[in-house]
Amino acid sequence: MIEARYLRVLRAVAQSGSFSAAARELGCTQPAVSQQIKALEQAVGVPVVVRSGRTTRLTEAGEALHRHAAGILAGLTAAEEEVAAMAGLRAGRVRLVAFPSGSSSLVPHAVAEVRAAHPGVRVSLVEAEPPEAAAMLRAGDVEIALAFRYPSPSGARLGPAGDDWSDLVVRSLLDDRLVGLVPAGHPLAAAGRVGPVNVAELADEHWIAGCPQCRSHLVDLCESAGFTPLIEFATDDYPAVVGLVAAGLGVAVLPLLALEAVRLAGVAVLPLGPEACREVVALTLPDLVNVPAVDVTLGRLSRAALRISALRDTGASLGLPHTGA
Amino acid sequence: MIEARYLRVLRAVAQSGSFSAAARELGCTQPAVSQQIKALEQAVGVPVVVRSGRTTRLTEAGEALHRHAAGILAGLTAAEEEVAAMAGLRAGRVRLVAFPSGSSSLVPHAVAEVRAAHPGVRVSLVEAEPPEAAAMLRAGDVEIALAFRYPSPSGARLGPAGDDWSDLVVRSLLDDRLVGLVPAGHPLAAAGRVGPVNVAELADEHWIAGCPQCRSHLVDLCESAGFTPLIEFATDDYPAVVGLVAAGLGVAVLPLLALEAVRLAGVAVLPLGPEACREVVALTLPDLVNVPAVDVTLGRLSRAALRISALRDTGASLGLPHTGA
DNA sequence: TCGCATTATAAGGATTGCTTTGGGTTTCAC
DNA sequence: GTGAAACCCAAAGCAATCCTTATAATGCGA
Repeated sequence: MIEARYLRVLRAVAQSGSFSAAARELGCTQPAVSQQIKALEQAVGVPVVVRSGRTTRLTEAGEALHRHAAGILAGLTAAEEEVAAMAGLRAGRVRLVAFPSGSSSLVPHAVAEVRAAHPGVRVSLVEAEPPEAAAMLRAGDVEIALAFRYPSPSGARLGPAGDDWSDLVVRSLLDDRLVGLVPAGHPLAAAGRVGPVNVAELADEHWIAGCPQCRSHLVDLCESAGFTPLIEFATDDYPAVVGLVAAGLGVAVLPLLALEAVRLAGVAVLPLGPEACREVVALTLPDLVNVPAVDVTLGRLSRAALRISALRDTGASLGLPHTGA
Repeated sequence: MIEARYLRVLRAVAQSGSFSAAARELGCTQPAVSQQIKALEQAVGVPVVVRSGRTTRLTEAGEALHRHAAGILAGLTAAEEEVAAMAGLRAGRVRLVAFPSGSSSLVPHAVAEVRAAHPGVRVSLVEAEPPEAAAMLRAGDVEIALAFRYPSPSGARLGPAGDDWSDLVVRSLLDDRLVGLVPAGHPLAAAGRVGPVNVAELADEHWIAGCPQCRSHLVDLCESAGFTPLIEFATDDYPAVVGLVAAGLGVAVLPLLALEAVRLAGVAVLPLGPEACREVVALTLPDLVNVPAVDVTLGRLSRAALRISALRDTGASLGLPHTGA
């Protein structure tokens, strides 16, 4: 079996015209070159060099190998270069899948930073709800999945709806507080009110729910508060939720992240207790954390999440009180 | 440094979809595949495979390497195949240089046999006198040189005219007897004469000499017999020598091999003593005897020489008595 | 939940590769 | 012709690599 090493040595010998010069060119000793040539000759079964006096030339077989070696070694260096570009973040591809409200705030900042720092790295994005996102990750369709999970009643933090993330790398990005949404002028939105609102105070309202996980968590939340919500609408289109609430058709509980890109007209935002939150995480496969492009993207996602958390903690976002988590 | 071995393993993994299957395909054990992949990943600095559950896929870097591997491995197998063809005598090139009288009888038989037995082997031929032929061999212009040498007075058998063949492989092909050439009707060509003629009997004749080496040897031969030949013509064109002798312009001493392709009209051939001979040899470089095409050509040259010797020993050639060497 | 399949890890053994050392040969210069 | 330099080979020692076997851990399907 011809090894690439043999061809490198052969090329050096052909170029330099002697074993010693080839050894200097390759940065090794002359016996090493001699042995490599001998190994190559044993591998192919015919002599490749012919020595006459002090001069060293290639045999016909050696010339044939040398001719092929040019393309083979060029292909090898091209392959090395291409992969080295990925290792050096001069190239690479990162495919993201994110839940819809994550794409509007968290992802854009992170992607923009990655693209600015490493223009050769291409980041693509599709949207999917957490269960499907994890499936895409496991299927190899994406490298990073942005998902979220609500704290389960038992306290264990698995993925949503029975999805087990124990085979994934789970990187916690931020705790996304939930807020209540009521029509402007609603009694609970009175000016003098301070402190979080208890969900039980909305027990008699009509409800507008979001995506399936959110709806499921809403039910859990309300039942913990002692009632079952009367859900009349369900849509994962957050501007639509805001519109429905503003129209007085019901109340809603939405994560803050979902509201960042929505114009809040005709609604009042009610702070809820600290137990009303969801955890936003980035998921990836264990092997992929060693891929530089994936690693740097995860890092930028963390930074973007920290930025959002910091904004909230200083009250700059939506004028809400500190979460105090 | 990426080795070809890594790419073979990577390709097997990509094709089979698992390490174990790749190991079976490659004829080795699964840990070997695992280690090779790890070595490859360490060489390029990026993961090349990503394992999710039971399935194994390639990363972007792995795909890039796999893409390059196709061409690289194809080039390697093409190189192996081309050299294997030379090793298997399905291809190859042998360049011969021969002295003129060797080309007319010895070489054609041998070349024809080589071509018949191994149609893929190309044998080419140029003509040159021994000193130049050896120089061409050392310069790498030919693989085999056909030359001859006369026994030196001291008994050492070096190359002609001070040329040292100790760095070459000298393969003795045949002992080429020398014969005297006199005009038809010359007294020494009388019918009753038996046994070899002594050169001294031609001391008073005018001489026609051949190539420089032959001329030099002729002088040695005559001086050993006690006289200095009066050389009036010198040409390495053997038909011309015969013509000059037939015209009565002198006598000559020529090797038998040189006469095989010459029509002997108007001349008489005189047998000389056994000391009047030259050795026809095939020369090559030590490294080249391991080249199959060169080796088989040398073998056929030996066989052709044996055939010529056998013809002479049975008296089938020129009607001369046995050499009894 | 059990059983089969796959992978990772560790250790042993063998092979390979590289270097150093020494010797023979060729070539060039004085 | 002789000395010096360059080149190559051969052998020995050492280190690294590779492959194997054996074992443990994990994942998947019945």
